[in-house]
Amino acid sequence: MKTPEELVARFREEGYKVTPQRQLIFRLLNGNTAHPTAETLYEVAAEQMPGISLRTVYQTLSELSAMGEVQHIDLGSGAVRFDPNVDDHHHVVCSTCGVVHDVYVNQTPLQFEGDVEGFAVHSTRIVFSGECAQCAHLSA
Amino acid sequence: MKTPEELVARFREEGYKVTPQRQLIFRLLNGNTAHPTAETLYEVAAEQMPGISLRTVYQTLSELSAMGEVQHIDLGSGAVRFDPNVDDHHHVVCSTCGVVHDVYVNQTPLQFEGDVEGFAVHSTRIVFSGECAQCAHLSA
DNA sequence: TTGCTAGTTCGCACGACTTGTTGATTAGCA
DNA sequence: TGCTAATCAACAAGTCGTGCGAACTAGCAA
Ligand SMILES: [Mn+2]
Ligand SMILES: [Mn+2]
Ligand SMILES: [Zn+2]
Ligand SMILES: [Zn+2]
Repeated sequence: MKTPEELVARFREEGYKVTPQRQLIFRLLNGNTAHPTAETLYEVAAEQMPGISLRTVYQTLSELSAMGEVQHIDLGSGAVRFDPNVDDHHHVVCSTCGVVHDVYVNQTPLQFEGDVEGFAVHSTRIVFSGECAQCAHLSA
Repeated sequence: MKTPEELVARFREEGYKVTPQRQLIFRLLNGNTAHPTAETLYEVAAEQMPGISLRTVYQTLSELSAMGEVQHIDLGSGAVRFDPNVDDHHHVVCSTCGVVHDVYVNQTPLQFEGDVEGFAVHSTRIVFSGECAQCAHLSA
């Protein structure tokens, strides 16, 4: 994702108004590695801006997603998570606590075999599931 | 997944009753490579057994999943898909028509790097997205 | 064969998540 | 300053899946 300042410029260029709500969401996403849901982002936003609506958070995230500034990640466990890291990366997910971390896989593009003649791969998503160090500690 | 006959035996062994509904679902899943949703499986089931309920299809799929006889695959686009193929395999998905095919990746386990000290990987899921041969033909 | 009973089915309601709508109010920006 | 987009609140709707309770039935024992 671009920096909040760059996003402000981009939004203006594309005819979107730069509202305090949008700017707040830009800042909350900037450098955010928590892979938050719309709901959790809303909760943090509401602390700094009481009155901001969940609807607006969803709306702004959709806009950023459409612009390619954030990606949305569906891990199949409840709500979609949003990720300002749009580099080519993948995720590890702790099955116990749900924490999500970025990982980078370098033996790409992956080779595969199967009955898929002529299939053109555009993107590859890898999710590693398991147990994080903290949860391993607690259960020991 | 085991054969329908084997599943009948397993269900009896574990104290589950062998109902016509369950047997039908066993048969519909046997050798099924379509990666159906509960809904699509229900539609096919209802042709052969009018009156079967969607609730029962969900129920039986949950049981089979808990037994490890089917896996459920969340591609992040709508409903969960069910897969009687429980081998270690992955999937390609056509973004245009939604078709899902099995693929096998052999450079596993995958190496990755990131800030994930002590994370114990239990499973890896890979989804290749792109365009299938049929859809490429149609759009050409 | 009959009858019991625990397990099963079914239909409906509800829940979680996300988007749509409408109408009044606010506020960005040319 | 004025046009117009954006926000908000409130509510509805849509999708996917599950909780619940009444009615039913598979399996077993008498
Ligand atoms: Mn990420
Ligand atoms: Mn499969
Ligand atoms: Zn954990
Ligand atoms: Zn296709």
